[in-house]
Amino acid sequence: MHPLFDYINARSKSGISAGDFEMVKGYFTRKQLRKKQYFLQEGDVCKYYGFILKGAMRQYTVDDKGAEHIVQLAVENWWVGDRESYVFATPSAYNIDAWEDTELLIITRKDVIELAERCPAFIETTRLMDERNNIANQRRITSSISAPAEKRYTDFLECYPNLVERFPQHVIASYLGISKDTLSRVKRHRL
Amino acid sequence: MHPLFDYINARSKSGISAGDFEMVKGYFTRKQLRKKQYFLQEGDVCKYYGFILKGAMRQYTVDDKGAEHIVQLAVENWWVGDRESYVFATPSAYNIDAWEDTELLIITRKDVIELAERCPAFIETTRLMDERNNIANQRRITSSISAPAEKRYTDFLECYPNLVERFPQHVIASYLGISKDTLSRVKRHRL
DNA sequence: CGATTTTTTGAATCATATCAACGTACGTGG
DNA sequence: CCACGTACGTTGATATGATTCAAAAAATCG
Repeated sequence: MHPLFDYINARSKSGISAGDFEMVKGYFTRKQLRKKQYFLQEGDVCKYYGFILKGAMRQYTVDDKGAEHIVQLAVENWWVGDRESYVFATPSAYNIDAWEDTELLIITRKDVIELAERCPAFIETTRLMDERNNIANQRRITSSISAPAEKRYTDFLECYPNLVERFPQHVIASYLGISKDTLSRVKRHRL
Repeated sequence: MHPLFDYINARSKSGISAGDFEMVKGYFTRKQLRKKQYFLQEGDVCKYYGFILKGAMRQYTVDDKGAEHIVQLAVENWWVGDRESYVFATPSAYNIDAWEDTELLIITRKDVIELAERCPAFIETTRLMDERNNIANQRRITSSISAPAEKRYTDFLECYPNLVERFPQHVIASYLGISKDTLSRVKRHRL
C-alpha cells in the first residue's frame, strides 16, 4: 500500500492500524529532490530525517583536497540524515544529496519524539532500525579495518547487491574507501 | 552508588527509582573474568550481553593468517557482546576476552526484552545507547575510509583518551587498522 | 550526433605492511 | 638478589598494495 506503512508493519511486533498510520503520516512532509540537489550541506544542522519513497541518495565528506568520501548510500525504504547533527543540533560534517530524482518523507527531531510517544509501533520500528544499523555498521568497520580491497568489494556485493545496480562504480569505490582505479582493477582480476 | 543505577539514571529522562532498580538488577547475573579469559569465542552464539563494572575487554576477529583484528575495546560502563549473534542467535565471527581481570553484569536476550517491557527507564537507556553507538560508528567509518594513519590516531586520541591509558599501543594500532610498527612511527613523527 | 560521465589502463609514486633484530621493562621463581 | 621469560615498543630494510596522474576507450544522455 504505502511504503512507510509496509515498513512499519514489517518491523513492529504489534503492527499498525490504518487509522494509526494516518496519524503517523501526518507528522511527515513530502519532499521532492532533483538529481544533484542537496538534502543537507556541510555546516548546516540536519533538521530533518528522511524516509526514501523513491530515488537514491549519498552522504559524503569533502576533504581538504576536495575529494569526496562517501560514507553512506541509500535507496527506497532507507532513512537518510546525519544522526549526530540531528540529535545534538550541531553543524554537520557531511553533505547529503540526491543521486537520482528522489521523493522523501521528512520529519523533525521534535516530531519523531512526539510521534514515538503516541505510537508504540513507530518506536518499535525505529528501535529495530537502530539495532540493524548497529549490526551493519559493525560489519562495515570490521571489513574496513581488516580486509584488503578485493575482500571489501566482495563483501559489499554480497551484502548490498541492489546498490550495485543503482550507483556507478566510482561511487561504490568511494564508499569502500578505495580509488575508482583500484576497484576497476579488482573487478578485472576477479574474472 | 551502583554503576548500572547511575548509568540508567544518567540516560533516561524519567530516571529510575531505587525499587525499580532492584527489579532491574534481578535480571542480571554477576560474572568474573580473569585476564585473557574468553567471554565469547568465534563460532559460539553470544548468549549474553555484558555491562562492565570493572576491567577492560576487547572484541576481535582472527584472519586466515592468524592475525588478530580488534573491532572494539571496552572498559567500565560499556556494554560488550556481538549484537548480530545476540539478536539472531547465529554463530559469532568474533572473540571477546578480558584484557584485565574484569567484573560484569550479564543478561540474556530474552531477559532484556522482558525487562524492557517492565521498565521504561531501561528501554530509554538502551535506545540512547543504540543511538550514541550509531553516531560513534558513523564517525569511525568515516575516519577509516577517508583518513590516513596519523589522522586516525589523532581522532582516536581525541575521542577516547581514557582508552589510551588502558591498552598497550599494539592493541590500539589493531583497533585503528594499522600495524604496530606504523603506529610507533606515527607517534614519533608527531612530536 | 556531440557532450558528458564513467571505466579502463599503464607508469610512477606513496603509504603502509612485513620481517627481523634489538632494547627495555616487568614479574616470577630460584 | 639475580636470572630468566614474556610482553611491549622501536627501528631499519625491503616488499607490496593502493594511489595518483594522464590518457584513452567505452557507455550514457539529451
